Amino acid sequence: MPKRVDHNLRRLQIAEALWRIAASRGLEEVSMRQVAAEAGVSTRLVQYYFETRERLLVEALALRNEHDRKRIEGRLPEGASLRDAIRVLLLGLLPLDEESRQSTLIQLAYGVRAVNDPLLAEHVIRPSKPGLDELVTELLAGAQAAGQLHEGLELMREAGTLLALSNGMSYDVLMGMRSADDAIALVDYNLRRVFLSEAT
Amino acid sequence: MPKRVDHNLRRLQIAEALWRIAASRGLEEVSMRQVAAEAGVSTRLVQYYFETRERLLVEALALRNEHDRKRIEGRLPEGASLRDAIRVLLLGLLPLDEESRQSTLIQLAYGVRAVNDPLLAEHVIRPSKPGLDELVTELLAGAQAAGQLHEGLELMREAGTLLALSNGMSYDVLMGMRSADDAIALVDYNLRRVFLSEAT
DNA sequence: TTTTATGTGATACGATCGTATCATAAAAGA
DNA sequence: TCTTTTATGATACGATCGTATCACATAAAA
Repeated sequence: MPKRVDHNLRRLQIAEALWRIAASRGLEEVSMRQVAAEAGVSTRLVQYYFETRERLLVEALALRNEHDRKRIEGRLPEGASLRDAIRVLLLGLLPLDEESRQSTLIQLAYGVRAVNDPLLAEHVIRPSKPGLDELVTELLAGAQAAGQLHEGLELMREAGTLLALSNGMSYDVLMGMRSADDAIALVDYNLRRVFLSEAT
Repeated sequence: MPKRVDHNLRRLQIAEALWRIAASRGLEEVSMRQVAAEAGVSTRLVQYYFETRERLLVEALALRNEHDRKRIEGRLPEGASLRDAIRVLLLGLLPLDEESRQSTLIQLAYGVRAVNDPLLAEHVIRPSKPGLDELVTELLAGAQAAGQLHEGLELMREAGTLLALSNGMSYDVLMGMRSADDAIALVDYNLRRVFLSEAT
């Protein structure tokens, strides 16, 4: 048969164009034509690889979620302490560099839309909520068993607090209402509040 | 002269129509025609009271901010303790009923757009940041002076934590990832963490 | 080399958008 | 009563949108 092109690569190129537009101009500027122009291809090609605009939006998000998952997983150092693992995880939620800023922005833009769009909600909520709460709670339980925590803590609620704190600061950092250093300092303040000592 | 109509009332009616659309279908569905239809007036009328779509968006937000400010101010009971004042303030940030849910949704939708729209940013950031951090910090300082707090707290950081916590949970509650009761319980858990005893 | 499935371009259609224009209804001041 | 200013309706224009259609180039399979 014919030309033999890597479809997955082409789809990724187009999805990346969408990400750039969504992050820099907002989801409402994401049209078939704009995405095509940003990707440097014809509009027909975007139609070819993603039949409809709705599918384009959903599948570009799915690709971004996969992209983010790999990025965060790659961050966790091998022999990290429980405390450092939690810290890396929390800081991973903050828009501290250009790429994570883009991720936060995309996630937020889709999130707002998903509130009244059940189809999108499935793709937004599922990967973001997969059990971060449970994961952090388990990490805290491990630290508690090792005697690294202050006494009298309710681990599930501490986990919820830490995660909601990061999410809340994400928005502030994104809007320029809080500096990145400030956000990191506040994460560390709360880790100090939970863990017994700074040392590993 | 002629018909003599209350312009401010008309503008509010149209703005309210915009709020309903923005909260139920998203800001990208806010068009001059849709707002006019929702308000039950002609498109021309929307043009008459808000010259352009951009002005409509900005001024409807300003009206909503004013609306929210009154609502929150009306909530604080007269002889409330410092702890209750902070609690009311924090819970006021959460989408616990239909009206505050609408406010959160509107604020978030505008916020996302404001990230890449400096004109909007001025109207989104200014009223939301006016010094909530400072206000909560001062309330905490008052409580500390009255001997109501645990020792070793950094008040500014505790204030930042409490506010970011509420903001972070707002998103979760909005998306149905966390129940309202759960969010309230987490606020109270953190208040217990900071204040010495439950009693006033 | 011929065929044929795959990939790409050009273009067209109907809908909706923001905005502008023109006309008119209504009521306060003369 | 007549004029004049305010408020509202009807409608039109150009742009952009999502999507569909038609044509054609290309390279593997025959």
